[in-house]
Amino acid sequence: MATAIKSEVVLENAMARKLLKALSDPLRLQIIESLSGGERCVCDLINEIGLAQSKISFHLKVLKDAGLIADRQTGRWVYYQLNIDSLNSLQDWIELLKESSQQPSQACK
Amino acid sequence: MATAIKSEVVLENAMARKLLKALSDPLRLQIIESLSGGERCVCDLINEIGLAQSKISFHLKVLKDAGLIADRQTGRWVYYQLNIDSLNSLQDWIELLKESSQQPSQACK
DNA sequence: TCTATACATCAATATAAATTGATATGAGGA
DNA sequence: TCCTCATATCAATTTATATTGATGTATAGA
Repeated sequence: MATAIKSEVVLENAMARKLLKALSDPLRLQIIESLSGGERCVCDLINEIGLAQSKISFHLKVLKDAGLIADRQTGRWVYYQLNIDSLNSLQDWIELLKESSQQPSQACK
Repeated sequence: MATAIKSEVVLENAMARKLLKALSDPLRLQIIESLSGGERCVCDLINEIGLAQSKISFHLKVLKDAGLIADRQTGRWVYYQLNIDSLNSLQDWIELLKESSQQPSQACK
């Protein structure tokens, strides 16, 4: 039904908005790319990326709040990993865009 | 070969960076979503979104510079449409992330 | 050639987001 | 309990980005 589909699309968009915002920072992308090599603790990320701890921590929080990564604590260490579901959502959103953009163009007035 | 693959990945990342940055603004997303219904002239976008013309124009430029949309002038009107290739690139980038993130986690020290 | 329309651009300002350096929290080990 | 280490958080500042209102440019029609 039209309304159901519409509200689903709106939900997808809201999610895409959140994810894309979180992915819009170069340092956060570095973190994401680093985590794409597998789960890592914060200390490793700091060494790998070579930037201030508070900076990394700040951006990890942004990514976590957006649902792009998940954390897990073991003793003193906190491990982060990519949340594949969020990546799937983003792909789905792009797929929807592609599908609906095949419409014929409308002349302007 | 390893270096070849690596440099390809770096290129993909640079492109993803640009696209994601451009997609990080809610108004730009509205434009993208509107264009996903098919090609539109600026005047229609202005009516549809209901915001100042200079604002729309500014964001259209950002999207165009990122390669997400393409324009075409006909008389006094400028038509914009989604660039599907850029959407494909973004999907590919996400796909790569997903593939490489299946590695086992490494213990921290 | 004059006027209106569609769109782009610009300078000034406002808003939002990132960085910095310091401090806080909480887990383990001595 | 005290100390150290790993991480998070916070206030102040800096930097980046978006908005506003005005002006510029090009096209088309009278």
